[in-house]
Amino acid sequence: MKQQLIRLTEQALGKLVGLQKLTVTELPEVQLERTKDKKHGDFACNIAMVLAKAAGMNPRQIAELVVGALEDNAVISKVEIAGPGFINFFLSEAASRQVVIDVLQQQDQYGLSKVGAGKKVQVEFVSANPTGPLHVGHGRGAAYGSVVSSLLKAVGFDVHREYYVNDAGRQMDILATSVWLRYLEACGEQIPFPSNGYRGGYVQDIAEMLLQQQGDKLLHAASKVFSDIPADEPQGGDKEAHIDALTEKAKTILGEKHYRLVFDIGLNAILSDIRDDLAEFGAEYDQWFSERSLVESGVVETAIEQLKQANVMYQQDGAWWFKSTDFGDEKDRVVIRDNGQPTYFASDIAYHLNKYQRGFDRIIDIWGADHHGYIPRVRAAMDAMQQDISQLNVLLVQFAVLYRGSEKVGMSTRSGEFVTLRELRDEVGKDAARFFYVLRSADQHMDFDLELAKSQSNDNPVYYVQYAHARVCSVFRQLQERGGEWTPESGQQNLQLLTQPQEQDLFTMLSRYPEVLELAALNHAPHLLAHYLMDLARDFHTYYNAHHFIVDEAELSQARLCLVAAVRQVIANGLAVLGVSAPESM
RNA sequence: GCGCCUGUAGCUCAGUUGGAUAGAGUGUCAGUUUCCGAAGCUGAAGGUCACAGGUUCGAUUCCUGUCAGGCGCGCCA
Repeated sequence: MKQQLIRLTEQALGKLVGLQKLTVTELPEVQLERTKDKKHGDFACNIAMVLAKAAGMNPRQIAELVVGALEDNAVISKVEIAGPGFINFFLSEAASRQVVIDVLQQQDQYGLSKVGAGKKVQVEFVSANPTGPLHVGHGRGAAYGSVVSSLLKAVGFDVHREYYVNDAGRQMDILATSVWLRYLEACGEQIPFPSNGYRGGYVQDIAEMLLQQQGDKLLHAASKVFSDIPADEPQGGDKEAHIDALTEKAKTILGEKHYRLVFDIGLNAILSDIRDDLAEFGAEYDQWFSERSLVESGVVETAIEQLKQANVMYQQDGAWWFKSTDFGDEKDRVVIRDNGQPTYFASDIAYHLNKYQRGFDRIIDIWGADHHGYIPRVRAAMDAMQQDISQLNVLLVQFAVLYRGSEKVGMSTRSGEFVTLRELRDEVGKDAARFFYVLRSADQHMDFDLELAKSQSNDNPVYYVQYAHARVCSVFRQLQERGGEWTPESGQQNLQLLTQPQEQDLFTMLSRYPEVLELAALNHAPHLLAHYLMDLARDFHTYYNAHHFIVDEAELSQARLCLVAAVRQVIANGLAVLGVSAPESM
């Protein structure tokens, strides 16, 4: 509909330029927007004001010309010039009620578009280290990432969702060490548990599992393990040096094969927990990409070699540095440490290069806001390797600050004091949690009150939307109980009977859905869809309270049933994109 | 100190990429059910859009500065 009006306006402008009634060198893009106020019609166009300067005429004059040049058509019933020079379009009744027929015909396809057709886009999200269960902070990224993916899919993109598994690197070594130490404890050894180790109870569970599987095969005396280990922080030492030394000791005492055994049992236990957690939360993935596979297949090495050949690497203090300052970063970055170990950055360079090589038109990384300082160096590396960095899009999700009532809740994976995503789901349910997360724009700090989210109160807007859907279902159940029947064909032939203001409002609201979907997708802004659904639900509830749908006049009744069926369809479509269920009763 | 994000109703947040009289939920107050689900609906009150300049037909939106909050600034990930 919107596109149709834009085309009409463009035609009118073209005609005016052709007749030299309007003298401009270049025509700007015609912008049409929904009006806030019904008095201003359905759509407003500001083209006259935009052109005023270039054409050397006053806006209202231009508007007059444009309106005069509009071709006859069936969709516009009235055009007005208002304010400083707005052109206000009023849709014809036939055009505005057409949406009901469209929705009922297209069903779950209604609203989908093809703006992204033929383009491959990769979306990477969550990618939390498999060193512990997901917490509520990851939940926001999971909800956001999965909905952004669905939105892009809905507007035609070929979407590939991916989780980058950090199964290599120091943090994983620390996890493996923590598991082993807990295992030794379970075998009866007295262990001063390192302050920088992973202290969560799940580590003990994994250690227990290890003990059951392997017996005391991996048992070594604590005195042997802790000999020649530098002091931990509480004893006045350095906690990092302490844990690193313990890791080294674990590797030497256990040997590569047994160390890997400990490492893998931890990795697999936690990773499968994360997979289940995300699947139950409705965050689906097409691929789980292993960092270790990059390292072991030599891809990381190749990427670094490529940087060296591009002459953007240098050696200093025994380490290899990437000259990221040449590409806009604040300082140069270490890629290979003086001990020969590649940094996290090294595998990330390889991973991103790999993304490009897989031929995606757009690459979307969804990261927590605390990683924002990391963006310039990744872009720099891709730039240095002559990749098109405009294809790389990093979206930041701001932190959710947790509250319990009015009390702030601290979060740290290491200390083990955190609220897990699973706990949240158990208490609020998937639907409420997802909707709650996605209600705010991602770049907005979010106060997440656990008490509020956990309470099954009406404060949670998801119920409001779901209730609208259930209510329509209830109407059709009621119809059946009364022995009535819905005949869509007859209803669609009588839509002209829907003249109530609430009915007109719903026409407008329903026809906005495709626009909202596209806007939300292209702006990576799921909250626009969530807010739209609340607005649609509100308009429906208002209608419901003002009029009965099952009435004696058969034609009117059928027409109204068509309208509310269309409302139900659009709510279901929108909720499906958000990954929230649309219950038939609640 | 530098960089990124943010500042809108008592609280939590929207604001259609610069448009017309700045909106919703919640909370407060007042109404509403012989009638398809009251998890609903109707109305009232509530604002110096942090502050000061600038850009133009027009600024909550863009630019500059100030103030306030969050995050980042490792050979951690």
